[in-house]
Amino acid sequence: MEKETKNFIEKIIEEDLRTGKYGGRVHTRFPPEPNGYLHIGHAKSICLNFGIAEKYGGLCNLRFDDTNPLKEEEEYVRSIIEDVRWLGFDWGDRLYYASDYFDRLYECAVELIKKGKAYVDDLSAEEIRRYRGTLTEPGRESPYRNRSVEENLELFERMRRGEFAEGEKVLRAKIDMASGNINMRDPVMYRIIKASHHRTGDKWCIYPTYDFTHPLSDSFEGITHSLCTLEFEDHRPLYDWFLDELELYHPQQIEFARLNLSYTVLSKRKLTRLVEEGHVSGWDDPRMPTIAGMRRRGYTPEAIREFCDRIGVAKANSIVDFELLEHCLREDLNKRAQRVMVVLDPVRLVITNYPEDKVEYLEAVNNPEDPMAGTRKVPFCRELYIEQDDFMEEPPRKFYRLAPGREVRLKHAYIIRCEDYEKDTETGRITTIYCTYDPESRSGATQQRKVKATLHWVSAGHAMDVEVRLYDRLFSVPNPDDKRQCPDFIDCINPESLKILKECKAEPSLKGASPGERFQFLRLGYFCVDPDSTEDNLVFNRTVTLKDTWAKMKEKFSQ
RNA sequence: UGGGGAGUCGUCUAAUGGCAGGACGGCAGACUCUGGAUCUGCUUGUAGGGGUUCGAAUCCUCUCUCCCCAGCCA
Repeated sequence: MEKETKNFIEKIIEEDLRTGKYGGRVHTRFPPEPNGYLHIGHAKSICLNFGIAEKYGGLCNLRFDDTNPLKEEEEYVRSIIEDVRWLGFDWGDRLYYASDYFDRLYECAVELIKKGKAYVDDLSAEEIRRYRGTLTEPGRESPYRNRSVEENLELFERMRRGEFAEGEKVLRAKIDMASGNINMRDPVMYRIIKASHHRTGDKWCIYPTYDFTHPLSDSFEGITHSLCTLEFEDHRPLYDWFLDELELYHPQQIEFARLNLSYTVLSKRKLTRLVEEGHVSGWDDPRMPTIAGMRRRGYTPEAIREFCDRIGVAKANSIVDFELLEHCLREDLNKRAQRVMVVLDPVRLVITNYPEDKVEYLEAVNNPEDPMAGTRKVPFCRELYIEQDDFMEEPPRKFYRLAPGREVRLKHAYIIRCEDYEKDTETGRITTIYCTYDPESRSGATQQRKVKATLHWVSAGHAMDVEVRLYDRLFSVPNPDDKRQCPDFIDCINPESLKILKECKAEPSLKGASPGERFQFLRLGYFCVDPDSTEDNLVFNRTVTLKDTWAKMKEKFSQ
């Protein structure tokens, strides 16, 4: 049993539980804006919020932060619900929308006006910006700042009724134009947007901003711990201010560092650009770090959750090695994926002493890690395919596979010996390898000789042609966000992030595999059936390679 | 030259006054009908300078570096 270590948020919660701060309740929420697809960074937040609720016997709400009709779409709501559910979390009947609170929010705004804590400003966006001051100089008060409560009430009501044009007026909180914290320099609470909203339609033409909406939504829902990312640290005084001024139930905002992953980007803006400029095939392109992309690639929810567990939660910015993600993936897939044999880059191999028309059905273990997975029969005959990579005319030291005069085992079958080979004189490519087999060496036979290597293979007469898409990391540098390395991150896209292989040779048991099914292609990696598959053209996505010490050695030799 | 945060092995993260630990990566070995899996071992770290203390990653102090904020985005 590993010693449990608590992150700083859990420590705060346990302290609150101990002191009875929220009456022993723990209630969190995951509050996405429906303006894009969820990615692995969101998964961290989802696992944190739902995980903490579960750990402390509390609840976690799913709430759409939909206060900006210009950017939000139903399509994103749909995908977010699907993705959170796929990750394995349940919000019961607590699916909420900030737009559900528009009426109450409006009432709260009116109350602040009545208290003299909010005012309607006629300054233009540009003027407001200039009045705001800079990071080092204080701002100036708007000439409209001291309107009477009555006038503010009337103007705000007229804003709601649509009597003003977009940008003509805003409602602002009256706080402190000289504050060192720019968020406190009379932040905008309501702006006029004459667009129809995906849920409220044309009921409203004024929409509350995030800063005003978020604390109140948390409060309305009885959230205890409102977990968000570091960039909102500066907003916490404002979060507190609204709740205090309105004398509402007051949740506690706690900030943590968002996830960064090496060799990828996780900003919505950049992901959107990848999709819109066609650098990837869509939000669910298997190279995308989106949940939808990872799902299509063959990731499991379990692997993603394990990853989120292991990266921890802290307040320091960091970039997690993608190797940790791959480790979690392999660890999970190793336990569950059925093994099959597929030859990606085939070369013909003839067993000269094997009868011309004989076929044997050899028993193959489906998953050595899982005895319950059973066995299957794999056809074996005189003519087979093996990988081009598994044969070398002049093998270097440490190459254990097939070469002239060498012996290897064919997995689940016999030991063979290479007697001869043919090659295309023009391309230098090996066309046929001739071997003899040892009939006494069949798998499972009692007396076994040892050979250095075991190869996967497919019977030529029974093989099924399939398409395989080999995916690699989307970017060729560890940190595509680094402007010094990538002035434009698009230029750091890995040109070899996708390689499509047609006419790969698969063992016949794969026939009828359906989209989403995951397999280990023996010695190669984990693959999953892509939805692009048709009856006669199965398409596999490479989820992740197996760890490959030989590939690593080759790389070192070549350096 | 305002305000808010953060600095611990290559990476992520524990240890809050008492032996700097774990995971990933890397390296070496064992085992293996997957060069997979598994197992074993090894390596490397408290940003810097002062101070308090028997004892400091932890407390005090000065310095350095990095991140966030000037949307009517979230």
